[in-house]
Amino acid sequence: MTSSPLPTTASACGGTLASTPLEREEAVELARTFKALADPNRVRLLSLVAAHQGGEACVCDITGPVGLSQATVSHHLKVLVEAGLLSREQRGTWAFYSVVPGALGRVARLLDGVDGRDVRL
Amino acid sequence: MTSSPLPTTASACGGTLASTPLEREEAVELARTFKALADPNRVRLLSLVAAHQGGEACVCDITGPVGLSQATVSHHLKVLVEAGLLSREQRGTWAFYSVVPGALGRVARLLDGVDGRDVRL
DNA sequence: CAGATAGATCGACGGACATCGATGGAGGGA
DNA sequence: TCCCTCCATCGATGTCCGTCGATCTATCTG
Repeated sequence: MTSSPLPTTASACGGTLASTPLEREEAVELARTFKALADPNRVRLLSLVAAHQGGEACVCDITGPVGLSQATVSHHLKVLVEAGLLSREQRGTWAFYSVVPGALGRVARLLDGVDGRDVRL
Repeated sequence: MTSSPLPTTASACGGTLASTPLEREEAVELARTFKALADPNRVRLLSLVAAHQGGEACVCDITGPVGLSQATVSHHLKVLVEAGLLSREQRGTWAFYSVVPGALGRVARLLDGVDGRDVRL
């Protein structure tokens, strides 16, 4: 498998970063997700897709706004898909991308656990 | 300023990734935070500090468990501090690091906003 | 079938980054 | 004062990654 879904290990449950030190494998998976978000253009791409009409967008919709070549946009979208943050659906000549429901929320809950003791909610 | 605190732009408020496409500058700041978390060893380091006695740890406490040279650990901790995720306090010969309260929670809330429409809570 | 369009893949290049050993500097103890 | 510990910084090195132009593939249209 080339694509690695979101971390579902100790992360998905209640035990978060603060409770017990992460094992190497868990840290690798978590970092894989963060790495996908560690580029300004990818963050922007993600936000463009999320904010686009109907929650989905094809490459040609966002190549302009983001100001990158088509090849580069295609590359970034692939990275986001492989990280499990976007999903891709081919419809005719177009490839439509949309945000995977719950994917970012899962990461968010993990992060919240780290300083959850004083943040609460 | 060498250290960039956490993104407080459109992020801090209610407006999140999904509402309106992020501007270039916001995306850069957000990605800066994610970049700090985009390394397995840094994630592990963060979790080790968070889970350590009293919520703080000195370099010598975590160099062993993480299996890296002292120089590398020092480097990673610096990155986390500059990202506003850890804070550093010098006490005598030791440098104590602790997780900045609310820092990760802020990022978490941002992420939650993206697919908040169907994830809820 | 021919042409046009959408997008993925390839190959190359330059810059960023993780890692380490060695060095430096600041405290603390004898 | 001498030395030992803790840790930051430096310089070097190898690897990863963002970017682009060019190319290849598939689909739709006439």
